[in-house]
Amino acid sequence: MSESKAGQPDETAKPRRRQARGERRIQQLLDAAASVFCRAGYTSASTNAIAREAGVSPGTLYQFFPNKEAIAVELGERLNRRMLETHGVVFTLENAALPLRELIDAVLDPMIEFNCANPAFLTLLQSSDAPGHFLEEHAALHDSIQDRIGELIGVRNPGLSPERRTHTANMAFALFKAGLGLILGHEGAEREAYVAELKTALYGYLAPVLGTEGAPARP
Amino acid sequence: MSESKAGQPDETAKPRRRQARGERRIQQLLDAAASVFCRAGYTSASTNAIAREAGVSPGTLYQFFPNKEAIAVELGERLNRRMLETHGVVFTLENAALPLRELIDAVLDPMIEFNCANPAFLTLLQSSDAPGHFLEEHAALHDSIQDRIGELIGVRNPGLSPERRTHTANMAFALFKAGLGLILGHEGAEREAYVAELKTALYGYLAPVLGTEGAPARP
DNA sequence: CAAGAATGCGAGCGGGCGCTCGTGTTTGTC
DNA sequence: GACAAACACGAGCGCCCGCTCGCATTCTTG
Repeated sequence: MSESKAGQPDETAKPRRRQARGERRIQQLLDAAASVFCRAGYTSASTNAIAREAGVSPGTLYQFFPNKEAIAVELGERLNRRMLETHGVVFTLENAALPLRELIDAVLDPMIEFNCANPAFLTLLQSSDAPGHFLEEHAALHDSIQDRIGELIGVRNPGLSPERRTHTANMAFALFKAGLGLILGHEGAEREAYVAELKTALYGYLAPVLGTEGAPARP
Repeated sequence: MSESKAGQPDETAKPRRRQARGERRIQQLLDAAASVFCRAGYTSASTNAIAREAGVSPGTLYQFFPNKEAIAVELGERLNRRMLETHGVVFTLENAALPLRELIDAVLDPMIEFNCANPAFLTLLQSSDAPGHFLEEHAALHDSIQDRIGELIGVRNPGLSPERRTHTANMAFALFKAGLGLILGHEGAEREAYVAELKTALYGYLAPVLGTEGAPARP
């Protein structure tokens, strides 16, 4: 059943065989899109500007994406996937047993690093202006992260009611995004200072709910 | 030697005499703008839509505002002024002497109430996409609030270095905006829950810096 | 090689945007 | 009432947007 040739995800009827050149173009276009979205926001970013930044013509852009929205969706999905692939391990359950301060370090440091390297991610997460359909994909992306946080909270404090857990996860994520905005808005020592402030804030918020100690598991 | 006629490039000259009807129209237009900005964000909001929502023609809108940007600026200024007039008292120094929990209640409750009644304010505060000039006015609005917070923090803990104070004020304000977004995104009991979560978060963040007690002098 | 698919181009389309302008109506002042 | 200023209208201008299309070029395959 499995094709011995290149993996063929037989989804809908889409007999489009991409060449290596095409994949490269897609990556160029997404990189350019990240840059332009970051600079102007989703609505103000123009597809012509994205194509220009990628060094291709508008027509070429539309060879690979059906419309502007699809660019943002694909960019968001790729960034999300890459973040989980690279740093998804921080959400594993063993981390839940760490003392709270170490848990926050373990989760935040990779996330902050990733977002500093990919500032477009936060831009997409915060883009409130958007055509309706993008908002749905956007919400899905949002929830996929929120679920990870809620899961971690649930393991850490199983006694929490589902509502409280949702509220806590939502608020923690919102606080994180807020701090991330400050962090990305500064550089060098200032940035480090805001990283420390954000950790302090999250510690202060989560300590009463999750406890400061780690799980009784001993090495 | 006053000018008899002929308005020249005199900056301070304001030869426009508004009638009561005009002031009413301006208010209608700003109300409509608040609604549209809130629904679509600054960039996606169209001046034609604002005029339509206000029940006037596009030409009438431009009788009172030179361009779209001026609408947002004026709206922001009016909201900011109104907030300070109505609730500015919460930043007075006597409040700084309250126990931290009461201080947070005293500051946050009126702010939350105001922002629930005027959700456009947060929209403007968060509007990242915008033409350059608007961003300057926007930053001024931002700073005017931030200064108030920094002042309060400074009175509460005079020993704080100016840098720390700035960082703390910035972070506290960012956390507040983040929580406010969640609050405005929910209603009824959910909203109340997020209000409580936000207060918890701010308390947890500020307690180590400002102390939980009311007495300002503390070894 | 030939042939077809994938890729690439860029002028230009339809449309909605911010905004204008000629004209008509209401209001304040004498 | 006479007159000017303020107010109101709405068709429409110029611009730029997202996006298309016809055609040229490059790759893959046999």
